[in-house]
Amino acid sequence: MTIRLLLADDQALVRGALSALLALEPDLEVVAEVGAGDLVLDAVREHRPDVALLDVEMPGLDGIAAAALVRAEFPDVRVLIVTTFGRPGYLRRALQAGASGFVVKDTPAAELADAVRRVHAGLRVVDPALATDSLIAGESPLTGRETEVLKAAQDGSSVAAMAAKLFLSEGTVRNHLSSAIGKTGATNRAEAVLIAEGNGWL
Amino acid sequence: MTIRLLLADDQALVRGALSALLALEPDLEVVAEVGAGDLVLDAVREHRPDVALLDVEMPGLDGIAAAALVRAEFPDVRVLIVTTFGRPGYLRRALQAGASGFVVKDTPAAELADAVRRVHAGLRVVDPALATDSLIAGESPLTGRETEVLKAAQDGSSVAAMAAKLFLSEGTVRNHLSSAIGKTGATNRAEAVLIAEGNGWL
DNA sequence: TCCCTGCCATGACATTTGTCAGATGCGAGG
DNA sequence: CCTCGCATCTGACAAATGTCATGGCAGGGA
Repeated sequence: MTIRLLLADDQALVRGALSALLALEPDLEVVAEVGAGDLVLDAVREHRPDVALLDVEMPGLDGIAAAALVRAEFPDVRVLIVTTFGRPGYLRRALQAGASGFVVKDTPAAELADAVRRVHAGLRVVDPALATDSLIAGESPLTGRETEVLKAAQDGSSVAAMAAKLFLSEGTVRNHLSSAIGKTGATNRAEAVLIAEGNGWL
Repeated sequence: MTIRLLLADDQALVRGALSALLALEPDLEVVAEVGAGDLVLDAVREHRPDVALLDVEMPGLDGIAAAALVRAEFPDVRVLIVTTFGRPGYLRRALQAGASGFVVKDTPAAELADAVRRVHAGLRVVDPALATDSLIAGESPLTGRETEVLKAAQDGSSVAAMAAKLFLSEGTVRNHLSSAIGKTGATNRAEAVLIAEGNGWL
């Protein structure tokens, strides 16, 4: 019995290449390919795959959010998250969203098919090195507002701009920012953003 | 006659997948795969490919620098740059380094093989949309020092830290920074870094 | 109920950042 | 030779940023 696959990745070239790679395996069949997170759920409804391979970094809806939606509506569809960045927070959030596996893009190509089979068999597939990182980094220490403010700071906005966007006073924005800087161990806003990004807290 | 290919990409999964994709074409043969820019030249020496597919974002030596080395030693080896980011500066630098083609990773998978064939035939392959962007964005307006200072600012360093790293006075660093902010049309350091990155000027 | 935490806000303060004017030295090009 | 652009520095100033103390308000336990 062949395993039916859904592929989601925003980069068409990578998507097509992965499709070619997996098509080499006689027991795997790619039944759908999409290039945006918003399209994942519809594609699952239409093609009913056994396993969904979702990239985290996608326009619209990211792979983790898409995974949550898929699992909510189709609990029997397994989700395998594939991502460029092995960020601890990604792994944690992916598992919370109901993903069965988590693979970074620098694992050997030969292992991907196996990962798909294991996930399909009901096992969990997690990069061991990443799992320990995830334990060390832990959950995000940031409160909701701190996270929002840091996100708003990602594009280099001034305090005034962030305050306007979030409907907060400038003082409040500065307080959340200061608090986030303290929690991340950074010494300024830009560093705090980088650290939070690296841990997958944003 | 088959076209012999070298593949360079730091993400093993993508590398393997591209290999599988290209292996589907009867006239193409992947003769070498490497995962770092430093290894490209050695692999070319050993396997003498007709075309080298190089990713820009790689550890050690980036794809553009590797392209220049390859072209210097083997002028008959064609280089096709493949990259995630369609940054205008990348294209410009790639062509200056002697690359014959430039493909972003969200072009359809079916076109890659054609791009390889065109490059092998001595033609240039360039994404038209990107080419116009490249013309508009133009060369980097930043001087050498301004570029260095912006690079140093990428990690959120303070002026003092940058001054220490570059052996400059703090005032000088602030001046270069101010100048770079002006040239990029930004209003602060973080924004200037983002704009310069987006244009491939760093 | 009381207490704690998170969220919002204010005002004051020191530090950092961005800007500007002015000055020197160097190399390339007319 | 003179000029221009680049790099370097200094000093001064205004604006933005980060920190702190303090207070109010809401919701969720103990």
